[in-house]
Amino acid sequence: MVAFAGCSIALGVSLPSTPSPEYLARLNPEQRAAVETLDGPLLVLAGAGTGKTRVLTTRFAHLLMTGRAQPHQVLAVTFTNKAAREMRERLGAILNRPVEGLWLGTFHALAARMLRRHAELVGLTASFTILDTDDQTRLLKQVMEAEGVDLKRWPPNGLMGIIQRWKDRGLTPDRIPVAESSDYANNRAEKLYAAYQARLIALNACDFGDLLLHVTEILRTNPEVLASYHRLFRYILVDEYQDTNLVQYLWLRLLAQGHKNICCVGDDDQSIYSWRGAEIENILRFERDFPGAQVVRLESNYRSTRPILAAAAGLIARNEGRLGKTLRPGRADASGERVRVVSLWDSEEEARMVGGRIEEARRDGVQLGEIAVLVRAGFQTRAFEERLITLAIPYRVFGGAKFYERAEIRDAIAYFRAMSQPADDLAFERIVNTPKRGLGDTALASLHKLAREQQMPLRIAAERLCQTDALRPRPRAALRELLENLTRWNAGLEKEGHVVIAAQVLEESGYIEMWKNDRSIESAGRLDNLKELVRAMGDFATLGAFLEHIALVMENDDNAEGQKVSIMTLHAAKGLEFDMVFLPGWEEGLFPSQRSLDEGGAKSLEEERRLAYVGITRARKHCVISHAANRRIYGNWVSSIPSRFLDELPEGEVLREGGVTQQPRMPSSVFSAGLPLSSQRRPRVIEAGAWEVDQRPERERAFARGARVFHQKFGYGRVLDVDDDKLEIEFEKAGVKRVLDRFVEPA
DNA sequence: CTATGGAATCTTTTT
DNA sequence: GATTCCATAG
Repeated sequence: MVAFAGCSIALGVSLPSTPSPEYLARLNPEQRAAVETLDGPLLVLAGAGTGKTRVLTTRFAHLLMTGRAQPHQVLAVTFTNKAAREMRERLGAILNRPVEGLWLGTFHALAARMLRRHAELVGLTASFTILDTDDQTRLLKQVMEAEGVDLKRWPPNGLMGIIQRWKDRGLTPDRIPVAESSDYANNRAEKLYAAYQARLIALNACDFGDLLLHVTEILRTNPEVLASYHRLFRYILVDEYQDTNLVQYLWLRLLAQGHKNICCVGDDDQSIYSWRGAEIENILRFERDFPGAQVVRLESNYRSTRPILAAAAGLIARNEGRLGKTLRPGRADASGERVRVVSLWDSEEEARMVGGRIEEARRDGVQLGEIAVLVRAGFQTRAFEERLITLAIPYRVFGGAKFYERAEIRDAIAYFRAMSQPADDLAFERIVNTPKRGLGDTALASLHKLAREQQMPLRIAAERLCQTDALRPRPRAALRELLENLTRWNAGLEKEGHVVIAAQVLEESGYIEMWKNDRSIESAGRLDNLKELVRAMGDFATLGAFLEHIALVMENDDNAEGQKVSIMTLHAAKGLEFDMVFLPGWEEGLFPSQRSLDEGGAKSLEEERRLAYVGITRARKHCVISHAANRRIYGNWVSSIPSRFLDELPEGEVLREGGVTQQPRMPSSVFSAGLPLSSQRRPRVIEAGAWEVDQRPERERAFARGARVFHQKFGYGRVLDVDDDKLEIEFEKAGVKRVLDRFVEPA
């Protein structure tokens, strides 16, 4: 079997018996129990800030150090790439060397890796393509059109949601229970699902949900494959177990049947992704699912002050369906100020309040990187952005448009996919007439017709079509040239390397030329993005590795340089922590969200409450919750009452400021409160109260062409053109953009 | 085929 | 209020 002692010698560390090694000595007793309970199923209930990641990584290291397993015999699953990376790094730090050959990654990345090994068992080849959401929707739309569904009445996104939820639950088209068949499109959902799946196989492609679905299907129908993984994985580690969906659970359970050494770490109180298919029941049911399971609770919180913990605990105690656990302050300095609840007249006053307090905190020496504004919904960020811009406070909004979602990047990738994957119709379709080659509706229609009749990929059909005279000479020549190029580029991959070919593709296809000729303001930025894309490809050994990366690791590679206030949604904030946290918009309808309540009732209310709990527990020292009586939503003013969650906070732990009946008041209190001169440089009429008619400030500061300006987000630039209050500016870093003049200041 | 305008939509989004 | 998609005209 395995050379137990050999492993630890190979790692260059002596066997830990007594005295216990340093990495264990740093743990508290409960953490230590979680690390040292190695045999059988184990659930670690890790409250917010109780050292979950440390436990997980130490446990992994401990398995290796004690010789219980070789690195490749441990399956370690996370939800995010970030979490996987962190675990890998910290593991390396404990072991004092980089670790290779691990089965450590996200559910999706690990499933993809397994699926590539057994792709043919579900009708795919090892080089299948992973589609992003955009491709998915387009494909589904095509399927629906082919089936004659009225897309007006039945939006594709609705069906996409239904299919995804089926996939989340491990339901292949033939497994949908009769009672489940949705009445979508006159009971055709099931049929459309089957057609969609068939198309995916024909394209040699997978959507995200398929990765887990296919692999689970393979494991459940191929005992010999399952057995091979049982032999391989002696131990299984799972992070964020409360967020697993049913198919992920099934996958884990199949794999754990072998050695039964499965350790799941999670917190039922932080389950906030039910709308994505996560089933909190998975964690609540753990002890029944895995007989003989042990449970360890981590309840010592090392992050937050006592009042913050007490406020969070009081709130979450209102939930019914929970395993129950109480966070204890673990810090020595566990006193601290009470949580503040601030009542305001409207959303703009709320933004001013937050901005003012951030300035105050900055003066008191708080680092901006230690401050966060956490909102329920994306549209709320705007008000804070605008406020921070006028106050000249650097900030960063998380979760904006992603690099790989931009049109030019997706086009470029489509070229690479079309080149290397002849069956990838979606990619081929995307680039066949981009840039314009004169292949219009008529040409594409005959192409589609042939492909459908002959059951062949578009690219092959195109080859055939070129040999006939079905097309007029001009489109035929254009199509032929494209096909020859694709073949030629692909042939050059081996010899030239993918980076050279990539540059060649973009140049020779005329794609670069297309943007050079584009006179819109973004074109310069797009060309830069393409350059960056080609550069980034150099970090990967092969084109395939690169494509896998962008499909599974859609990361925002924005540089986190400098101290900046973080603005993000509550969902995005899970797992993070800050000294000072603002939680604005606690109003009925917004938080808890009305839509969520409408859809999910009491269960959803509990999830919203967990979201509130997540928000409060992000704070280390200061937590400021606020609500406004009036709020601007999508252009119109809406009045609302304070969130019920505010009433649920334990009275003794909070400090309430301002009354709900508060009248609109002049901003003097905020404005003269000793703000730094920089923020007062340009007083704006809008300060006088936003419920009045919009009074645009007179053009006291019209920018002239050629003027040098500064923008909070884009940095320094030069004004190219002026159109009323809109400026066209060439930024040194960000390229040419159109911005409103109130967002820039003279440099 | 492209350009323009009107209408529809707007919670959260680890992969 | 702002963006994005689709239909219609040119």
